Formats: sequence, structure tokens, C-alpha cells
Amino acid sequence: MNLKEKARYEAKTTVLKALAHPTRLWMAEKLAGGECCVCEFVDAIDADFSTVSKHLTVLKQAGIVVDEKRGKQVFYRLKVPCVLKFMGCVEAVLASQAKKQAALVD
Amino acid sequence: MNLKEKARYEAKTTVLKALAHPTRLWMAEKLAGGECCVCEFVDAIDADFSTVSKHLTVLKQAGIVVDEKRGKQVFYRLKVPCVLKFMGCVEAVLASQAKKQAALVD
DNA sequence: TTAATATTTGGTTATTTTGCCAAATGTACA
DNA sequence: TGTACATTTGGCAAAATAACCAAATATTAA
Repeated sequence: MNLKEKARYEAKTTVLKALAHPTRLWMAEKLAGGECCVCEFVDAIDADFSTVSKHLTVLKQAGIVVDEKRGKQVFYRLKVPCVLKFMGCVEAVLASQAKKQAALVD
Repeated sequence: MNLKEKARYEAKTTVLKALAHPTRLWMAEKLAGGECCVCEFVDAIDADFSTVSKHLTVLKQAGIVVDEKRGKQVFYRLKVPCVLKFMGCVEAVLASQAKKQAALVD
């Protein structure tokens, strides 16, 4: 794996890492239902305003969401909706895990 | 978000986190081409045997790969190949990022 | 201009992740 | 049985992440 290829893998994992946090994944999925302002997330999640803002920044840096300021509020929306299509597969992994767990219990 | 839902999100991000590391992502993609033993990865990656082994353990715990011992070697293979279909979308994110970067340069 | 609201940024500490080394385990073969 | 080979495990130090608080910024309305 040369340097360029390595950089490429790092770029790809930046996107994955951005989604690999419960709060951020939840936010991305929420955005699939339409744009939200930061305050809506703060209300829904029990976390500091700054924490929510930083999570959204991570998603933005990764290129998953875009933000738009309108008046006093900042609205975020999903830029690349396909990221959530993957979650069906992730669910499949979990289901297969669950099966294994269940088998162990038997 | 209640406790059960929270646990669900944590489980999902376990899968994402497993793929969110350049070495592990590379290994998962390599496995898409067929099973490999640990030593093949060690040869290809410039890393310690134990490091490679631990990365594979992370993928295994996440339910993405399975291992099978044959003789002295341990072979790993992709358990849920759909995880890599997602990468097309990740590439799309990167492409859209690149476009933005290019626009900034102009 | 001042005050109030919405959000981001900076700084700090706690937690998690990573990578290497050395030691332990398991398997095959002499 | 002893030895070599393939892999995993345990432990530790360095690096990356996360969450909170306080302070800064931006926008609107009084």
C-alpha cells in the first residue's frame, strides 16, 4: 500500500468514523427525514449545545451533511443520503450476530 | 432516545467503528476477493503480527468476518459481504468533497 | 446601541483506541 | 518429546476522541 493509496483509505475512513458514533448516527438518520436546526437536536438529545455542535461539525467535515444559516438558526441537512442505505446491511450484521448469540444460549 | 434504542445505536456503531480504520477497511476489502490467513495480511501490511491479529479480532467481534483454523494457520473470510457495497457511497461522498475543494481553489 | 437568542470555539480532563513488545497458546512434524 | 511456526493475549505508552464549561461570535429585535 503506497502513500497515495494510504491517503485514500484514510479519507474513506473519515466518512465511516463520522458515522461511527451513536449520537452522530442518530442525527444522520434524523436528517433523512428532513433538515433540522441545531436546537432541535439539543432538545432531542440530552447533551450540551456545544457537544451537539461539535458532532455536527464532524459530519460536515466528512461531507455527509451541509449547513445553512437562516436568521439566528443553523439548519443541517443530509448531503449524501446514500450513507443511510448502508444501515440495512449493518442491521443484517447485527441480526447475524444475534443469531449466533442465540445459538450459544441454546 | 430510551435505553433500548441507545443500546441499538451502540451496536450499530460497533459495526461502523470496526470498518472505520484504514487497515481494517483495507483488510475487509481484501477479503472480498476471498479468504486470507493472518500471515498474508502481515506480509502485505507493514505492521506487527499482533497488531494485525488485533485488527482482525475487532472485525470478528463486530460480526463482519469469521475465522477458521486449519492446521497452523487461521483463515479469515468476509461473513457479510454487503458491508463493502457501502463503499461506493463513501466514494461518492469523497468525490463530492473533492468537487468542493476544487471549487475553493478556483 | 443594548439585550437576547442560537451557535461555535477554546480549553481541560476523562476515556478509548492504537501499536508495539514480550510472553503464552496451539499445532505439526522430526 | 522437543522444536519450529502461526497466532493470540497481556501490558504499557502514545495518540485520538469525547464531553463539559466558559467565552466568543453572529443575528435579530427592542
